[in-house]
Amino acid sequence: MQYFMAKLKLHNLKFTPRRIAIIQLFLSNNIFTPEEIWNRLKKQFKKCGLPGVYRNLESLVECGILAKIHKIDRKRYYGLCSAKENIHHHHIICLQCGKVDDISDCFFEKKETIKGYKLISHYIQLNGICEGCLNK
Amino acid sequence: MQYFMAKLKLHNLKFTPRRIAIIQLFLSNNIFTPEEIWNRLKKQFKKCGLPGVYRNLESLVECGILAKIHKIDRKRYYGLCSAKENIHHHHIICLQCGKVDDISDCFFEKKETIKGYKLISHYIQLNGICEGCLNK
DNA sequence: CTCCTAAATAGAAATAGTTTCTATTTAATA
DNA sequence: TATTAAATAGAAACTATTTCTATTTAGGAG
Ligand SMILES: [Mn+2]
Ligand SMILES: [Mn+2]
Ligand SMILES: [Zn+2]
Ligand SMILES: [Zn+2]
Repeated sequence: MQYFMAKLKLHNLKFTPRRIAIIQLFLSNNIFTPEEIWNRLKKQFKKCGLPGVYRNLESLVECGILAKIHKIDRKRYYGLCSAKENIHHHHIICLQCGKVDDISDCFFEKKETIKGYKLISHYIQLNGICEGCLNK
Repeated sequence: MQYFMAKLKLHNLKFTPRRIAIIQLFLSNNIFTPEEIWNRLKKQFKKCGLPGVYRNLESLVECGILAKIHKIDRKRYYGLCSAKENIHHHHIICLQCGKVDDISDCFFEKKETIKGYKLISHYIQLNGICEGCLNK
């Protein structure tokens, strides 16, 4: 928790009860939608607004604690990002349990141009079944 | 156009005026949102519904004529997919003019496992500036 | 510890993008 | 030409997300 507190401080973000609770939910290494987070928070806090959850999730992404995860449905997903500081990396998601892991080898990181295009950015996401789920 | 007609036929989809017009818009090699397509179609057809545009764009993806493109905003984007049949590939988009090109080398295509995960699927999208825009 | 202020919050309302529904029309085949 | 599945418009519904306003709170300064 000290680790997260430091990251928040670095970005002038306060260490609030809501944020502590949200981070704790993500410590399971699962991915969640804003609404899923909200449903869980409502059990802990008698007052709890959905817009606040949205804002918090974005704040936590900004300071590198969470990562956005993409799925085919129209919802947003977030997962814990355990990579050190500003290291370029991508994520692999377990389609069964929602576990997230960092993938740090990236073929495109050093590439400057491809097919005549000057490369500006790229998005990669891998989906699979994690070791834990495979051994069940 | 014969080419597209054949692709549609293969999927039991009709070669309608709406679809012809939509394909023609994409022949510029640009990416468009459903609403952008709708705005252009409204100039050609006095009656033209947005739900129909949504349905058509999805149909055209299903039969391999269009590809879904992802951006950070909440909108859907589509672009012409010029790859032959079911060849595994990804896309690179010009951030300036919206041009789309196919990228066929894929590091992950043959990979079976990564970090203990059994790989099921992956999503890659490259963003850059195309040759045309660079030379302006 | 007390005061101060920027940051965080809830709740209501608004918005934007997308989907569903129903009745009508049309493309493609026989 | 007749038939029929597919396509369509338009209205309404829906869902995820954002904006707005007033109130509260975390964390630093004194
Ligand atoms: Mn990460
Ligand atoms: Mn393509
Ligand atoms: Zn990368
Ligand atoms: Zn690939």
